[in-house]
Amino acid sequence: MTRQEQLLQLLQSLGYRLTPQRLLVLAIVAGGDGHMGVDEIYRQARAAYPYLDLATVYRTLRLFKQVGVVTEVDIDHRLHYELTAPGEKHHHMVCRACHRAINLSPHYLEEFRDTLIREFAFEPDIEHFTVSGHCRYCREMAAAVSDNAAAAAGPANDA
Amino acid sequence: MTRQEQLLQLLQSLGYRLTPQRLLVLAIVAGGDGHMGVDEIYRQARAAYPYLDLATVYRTLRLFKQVGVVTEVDIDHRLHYELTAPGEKHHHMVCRACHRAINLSPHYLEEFRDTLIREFAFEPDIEHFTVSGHCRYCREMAAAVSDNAAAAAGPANDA
DNA sequence: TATGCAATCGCAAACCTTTGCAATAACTGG
DNA sequence: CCAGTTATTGCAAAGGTTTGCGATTGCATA
Repeated sequence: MTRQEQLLQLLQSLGYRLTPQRLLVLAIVAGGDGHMGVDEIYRQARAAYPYLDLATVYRTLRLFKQVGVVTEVDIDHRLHYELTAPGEKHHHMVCRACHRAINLSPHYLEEFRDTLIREFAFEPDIEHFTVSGHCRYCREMAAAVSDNAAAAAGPANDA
Repeated sequence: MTRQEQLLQLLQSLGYRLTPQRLLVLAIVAGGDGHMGVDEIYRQARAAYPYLDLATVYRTLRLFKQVGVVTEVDIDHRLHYELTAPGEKHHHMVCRACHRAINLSPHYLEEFRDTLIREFAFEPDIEHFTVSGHCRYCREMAAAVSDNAAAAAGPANDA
């Protein structure tokens, strides 16, 4: 049984219906390499099945996420999805400058999580966790260009 | 000189203009108690100055955030703002169930931040950091109701 | 295989936020 | 105090995502 078949069986066992739309979206996300934007998933899906509605794609992905089939990554306010690798769960560091996402092992969050639970009885949702910031390359680039300093300040805000 | 006057002077010193709209939005956020949703800020602002446009409110808040006058909190995909308390910066833990936000001292993130920098040369934006999860009260409530278990699963997904 | 019910779909409209643009108004220098 | 420059505004529209609703369809049962 392939991984996709496993996942379909999981959905069915939870009482969800196996519709052609769901099969299609799953196949596309599984076929993609890494996280895909909703627009790209939709484009590929539409190529195979032109009647498919965008709302259905969103609903399907939301369902998949809820069930754990995919992982949602928010990249610059756009939703992206990737197949959840069982036993290889990871979080993401998303660069505000280049918008690349870097994987982060859950290991790095465990301590933080434990602290929040212990100190505040707050249970963080670390299943789908994303930190934004600046990656190594963009930081280096910014440092290199820092001759042209004086930036980052002042009006002309309407772009 | 009041805190608001200080902030206005800060804006001016950075080259931004002191418009009635900005004065108004600042007064409202400063007058509010804790973080306020954009809709509430807009409603209050409109009561005082009916011509004000929602886009202006968004732009003004974005500017204030950029300058550090306010702190942005994303609560369930809606933007909220609160006056930045100087010397009392804090992050937020937002409960997915009741949508309340609990303050979190930066102290709890420093170690995590240091680790990311050291291990990945990734500099997280911890200025505006929010963790979502479940708060003490909602967890207790959930535990109490867990007799009616079997929840959390199955269809009827369209609500 | 035919039947019925509920889950799911497509469509259209709503929601929250951002953006382009021309008109307005805050500040600067004279 | 006036005129010029340009940041800022209001408006309208777009963008990404969610939702209400009636029509469809997957699936369980007979």
